[in-house]
Amino acid sequence: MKIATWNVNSIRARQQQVRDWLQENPVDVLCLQETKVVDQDFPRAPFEQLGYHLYVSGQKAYNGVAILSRTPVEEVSTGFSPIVGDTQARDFDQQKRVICGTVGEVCIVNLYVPNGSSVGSDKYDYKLRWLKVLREYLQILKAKSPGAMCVCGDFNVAPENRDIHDPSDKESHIMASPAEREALQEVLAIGLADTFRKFTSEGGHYSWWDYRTRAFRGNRGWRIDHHYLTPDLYERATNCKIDILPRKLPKPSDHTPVIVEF
Amino acid sequence: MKIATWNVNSIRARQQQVRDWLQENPVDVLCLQETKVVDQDFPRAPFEQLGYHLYVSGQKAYNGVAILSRTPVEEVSTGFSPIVGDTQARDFDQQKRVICGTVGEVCIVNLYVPNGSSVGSDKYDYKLRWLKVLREYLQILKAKSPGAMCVCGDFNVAPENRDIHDPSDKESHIMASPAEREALQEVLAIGLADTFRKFTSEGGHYSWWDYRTRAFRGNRGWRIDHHYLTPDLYERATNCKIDILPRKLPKPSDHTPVIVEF
DNA sequence: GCCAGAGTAG
DNA sequence: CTACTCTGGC
Repeated sequence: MKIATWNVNSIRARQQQVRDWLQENPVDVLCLQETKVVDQDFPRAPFEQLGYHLYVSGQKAYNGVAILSRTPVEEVSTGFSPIVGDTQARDFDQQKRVICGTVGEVCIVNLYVPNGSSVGSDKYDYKLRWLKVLREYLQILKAKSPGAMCVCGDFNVAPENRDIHDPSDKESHIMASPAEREALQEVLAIGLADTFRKFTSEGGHYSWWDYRTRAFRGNRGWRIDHHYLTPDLYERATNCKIDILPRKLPKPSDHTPVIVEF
Repeated sequence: MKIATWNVNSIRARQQQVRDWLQENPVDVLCLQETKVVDQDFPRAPFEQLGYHLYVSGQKAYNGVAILSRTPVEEVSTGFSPIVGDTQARDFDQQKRVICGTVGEVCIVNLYVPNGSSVGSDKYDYKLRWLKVLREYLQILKAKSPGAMCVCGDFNVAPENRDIHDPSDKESHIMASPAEREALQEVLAIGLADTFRKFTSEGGHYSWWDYRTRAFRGNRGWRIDHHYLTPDLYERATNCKIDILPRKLPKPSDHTPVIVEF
């Protein structure tokens, strides 16, 4: 089974690129982030024509997640509150950043973690609080679902220094600050492991390059899109690769797909 | 001598198409409307390289007119106020819609008449008042210049029913309402004649097709781009043609060029 | 800086 | 439908 994650930075702007990529890479499941479209306007037909079932949770202009799957997805739910159920979770669900469902015996969670803007900002605080709720959410989901879990998406956190082109002076940089790295580690402590690092130890592998400053040309990137697996699944994983080709196209997303296989 | 008029709907978006067209159609003078660029940012070099002198009067985002000429243009002036000189004219000149100059013994006036939005609107009122000032402007210009006159551009008025694909129910439609047609006729009454109609009497010839509703595909167009000539010049005119080829290109202007020859 | 979307105009 | 500005995210 192949599961890919890709922050497409608008599904309407990237429709053709995502279609082309799926034809070259007929993964079983594709998790999208930053679809930037309300559910009603999501371009479903182009992907249904390629044989995918679609499950979307979007909003106007910002955020938005979607799962595309070759087989129907069971028990689909969107947002934190159907699982966590409190009013805090309901507040967070105003931003469409979470969708999950079960394919076969695997529970797939597709996330778009808040970016956080800059360390110390209100949005940074929101990101840290969001990650706390995420931990709760995943813990409950894990207890509920007996099988394996794949938690993937755009985490907006580079877990280690080897996940950044130039780690110097990045302690106070968003996506690399100690507090968010620790918040991510507390999420993973429920029993999730970084699949990319099962296969690749060295640095220089990234999934996001800033549109500014010709970051892609100089490979000044960040590895912030991840697949986290529960132990059984992690053991069964046979591959985890970043496909940088879509980032080379004209008018690309600033992220590129990451694919796990097990 | 060949004089063309073309509403290009942004010279920056249409630069290559206008260049290509000029190489195929090396007219003596090309009058452009809706250049949509301030004079400082007008792409002069690409047209100078083709051997044209440029005279521009533009603004940010909207309107804007330009004259391109193989030979230098004398006595260039922009707006109503240098000719008409009152405060009302100065108000109208905030929108860049008028440029004129002399080539040989011909006074060429290049106009972008206000669209008027919809009959009865504030913009419609503005259009009617603008046409009144235009009449004054042309009258003074005619008295000043002893020679011939060519008044061309986007008039945003279809003078007769044969200038519209489907004239039914168009009495209350912008560009065909009685008041604007009458206002145009009062302008022409100073002694100007519609050159296209010297050569072609039947309907079905248009210079503008709405981007919406696939109007071009069905030839549901309007003839709103005109060359009006003073009597001598009208007599000497040997041809007046609409070139629909540019409207067939990908990403076209909604207007296509009209060329007069005398 | 380089993208999006929203709004505006035609 | 196509262009523009503006705003805002990253």
